[in-house]
Amino acid sequence: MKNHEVAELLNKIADLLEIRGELIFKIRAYRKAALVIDGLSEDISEINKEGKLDDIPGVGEGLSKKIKEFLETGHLKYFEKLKKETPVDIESLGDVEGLGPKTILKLYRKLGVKDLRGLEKVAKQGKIQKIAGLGPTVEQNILKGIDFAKSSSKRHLLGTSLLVAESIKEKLKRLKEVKKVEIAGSLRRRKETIGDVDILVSGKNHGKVMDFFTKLGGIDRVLAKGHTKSTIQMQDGLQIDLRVIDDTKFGSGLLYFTGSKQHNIVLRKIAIRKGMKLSEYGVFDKKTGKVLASKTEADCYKKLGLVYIEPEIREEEGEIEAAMKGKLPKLIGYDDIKGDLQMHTKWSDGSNTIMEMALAAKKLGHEYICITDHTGKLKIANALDEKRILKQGKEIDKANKNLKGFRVLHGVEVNITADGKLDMKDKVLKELDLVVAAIHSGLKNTREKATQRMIKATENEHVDIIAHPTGRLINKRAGYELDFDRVFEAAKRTGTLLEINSFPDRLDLNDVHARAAIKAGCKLVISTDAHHIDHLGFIKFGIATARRAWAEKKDIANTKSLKGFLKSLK
DNA sequence: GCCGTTTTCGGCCCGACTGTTTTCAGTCG
Repeated sequence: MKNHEVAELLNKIADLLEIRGELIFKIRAYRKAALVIDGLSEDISEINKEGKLDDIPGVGEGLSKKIKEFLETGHLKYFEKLKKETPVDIESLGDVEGLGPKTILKLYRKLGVKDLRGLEKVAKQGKIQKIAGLGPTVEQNILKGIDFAKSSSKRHLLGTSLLVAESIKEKLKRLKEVKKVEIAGSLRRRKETIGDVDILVSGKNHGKVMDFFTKLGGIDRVLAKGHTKSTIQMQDGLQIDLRVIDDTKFGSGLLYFTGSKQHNIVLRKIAIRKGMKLSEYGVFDKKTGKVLASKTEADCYKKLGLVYIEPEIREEEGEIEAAMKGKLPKLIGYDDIKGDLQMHTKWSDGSNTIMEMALAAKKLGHEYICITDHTGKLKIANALDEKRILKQGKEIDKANKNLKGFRVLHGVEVNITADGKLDMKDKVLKELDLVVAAIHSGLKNTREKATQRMIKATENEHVDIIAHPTGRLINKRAGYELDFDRVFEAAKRTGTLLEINSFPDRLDLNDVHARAAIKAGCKLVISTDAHHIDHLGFIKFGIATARRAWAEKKDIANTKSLKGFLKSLK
C-alpha cells in the first residue's frame, strides 16, 4: 500500500510551496488531500488502476495527474524541481516545534541554515537571537525543539507500522510453505511507537519463505537474508525482521520475541526457581533437559505456574505478580466499544456527511456515535456558531429517523479558552447530548496554568468529556504539562470522562496516564476523532492503549449500550 | 489546487497565542 507514501509526498510538496510563499489555499489543498489519502482503507494504486483517483475527495485534475505519475514511475518531476529550487531540508527543520516556513526561510537567508545540524550550530552560537524579529526565547525554544525532534525521530507510529505488518502477515499466510504467522515484538504489545517490526513464521522450506519476504514490494534494501532470519528496510525507513522457527516451538518463540525484555527476564528467573529453564525453544527440565512446554504461549505460562498474560501488558509493570495471584484484569476487548464519541463531518473540518459517518460506524458494529464538530473561534476548521449548531441538530434528527437500531448523538468539540472557560454559551451546550472540551491554544502554558484550565473545564456542568487531555502529538509535540493528580481528582469529583484519543499520532491519554487515571477512580472513553469514514477504524489503536493501561470494560464508559452510557453522564 | 442543487470562476481567507515589539509577524489548529 502506497497510501502513506503518497500522503507524505503531498505534505512535502505543501511544505516546499509554503516556504516559497505560495497561495495558502493551494497549500491547504495538498495537505487536505494528503490527510484523506492517508486514511483511505483502499489501496491508492488500485484506485489509480481503475482510473478513479479524482473520485477521492480533495483530489482533482492536478493532483490526480501528479499522484498517477508518482505511482507509475516512482517519482514526480514537479517535486524534484521544487526540491532543487529550494535547497533547504524543510522536512527535518519543519519537525522542530514552533519553527514554521517563514522562520526557516529567514534563517536560510540570513544564516545559511539548511538542516537540523546547521540550525543547532547557529542556535548554540547565539546567532539566532540577533536576527530582527527573533530573540533569545525563540533561540531557546529552537534548541528545545531540536532535542525533541532528535529524540523522537527514529520510532514509527503504531498505526502506520501495524498496517504494514498486517499486510505482510496476510501475504505470508497465503504461502503454502507457511503454517503459522504472528507479529511479535513491541508491535504485538501495541506500544505507541515501535523501533522495528518482528514477524514470526513456522513452516517448511525456509529458503522459499525468505526469498518471498526479501522480494516484497516497497523494500528499500535487504539488510540481511539467512535461513532463519532476514531483515529488510522499507522505503519509509521501517525495518522488518522475519524469523522462521520450528512449528513445535512456535509458542515459546513467540513468547520470547514478543518481550518485553524485562518481562522475559522475570519469567526466566521464575523458571530457574522451579528447577526449569526458559528460552525461545521452550520450557525445559533443568536436570533432564526434557521439553516441558513450547507449543503455545499459554502452555509455557502454565508450566511456570502462571495464567496467560495478554501481550499488551507484558511490560514488567506488575502483571507477573498479578498472574501469580490470579488477579490479572480482564482487559477490555477489541469488540467492546459500542459507540464512537468524537468525530467531525463536513459541517466543520471533516470529509464526510453525518449520514456517511453513521453508516460507516454502524458497519463497524457500533450502536451509536456522537458528532462533535468544532465550535467557536477555530474558524480555520470551519467551526460552528450557535446558529449552525441548531441547524446541524435538525440534520441529525433527520438522520436518526432514517436509521434503524442506531443513534446519532449531537455533540460539539468546544475549545477551552485561556482562562478555562468554553467558547460556546452554556445555553447552547445545555441543549446538546454531549459536550467534548479540549485545549487547542496556549500549548506552551506552564504546568500550573494548564492544570487550572483543565480543572476549570471539568467543573463546567455541561462538559462531559475532556478530549486528548495532554495535547501531545507523537514525535512532533510534547504537549502541555499537567499535574495529573489534581486533574484526575477533578475529573473524578465532577464525573467528567477523560478521552483516550485513538488517532495514531495522538493516543492521548497514553497508556501510562490512562492507567493512572483508572487507578485514581476516573472513568474513560475511547474515541477516534475521525475526520473521514476511514478513520473510524482507528478505534483499535485507542482500545490497544486502554488495554496497555489495564483497562477493563467497566472503566470505559462507551462500552455501555446507549441507554447506560447516557445515564452515566453528569 | 479544489469545488459547485445560487457557481466552471472566484471563494476558500479565522483568531488565539507567543514573542517580538510598541503595532505586528509567525505559528498553530
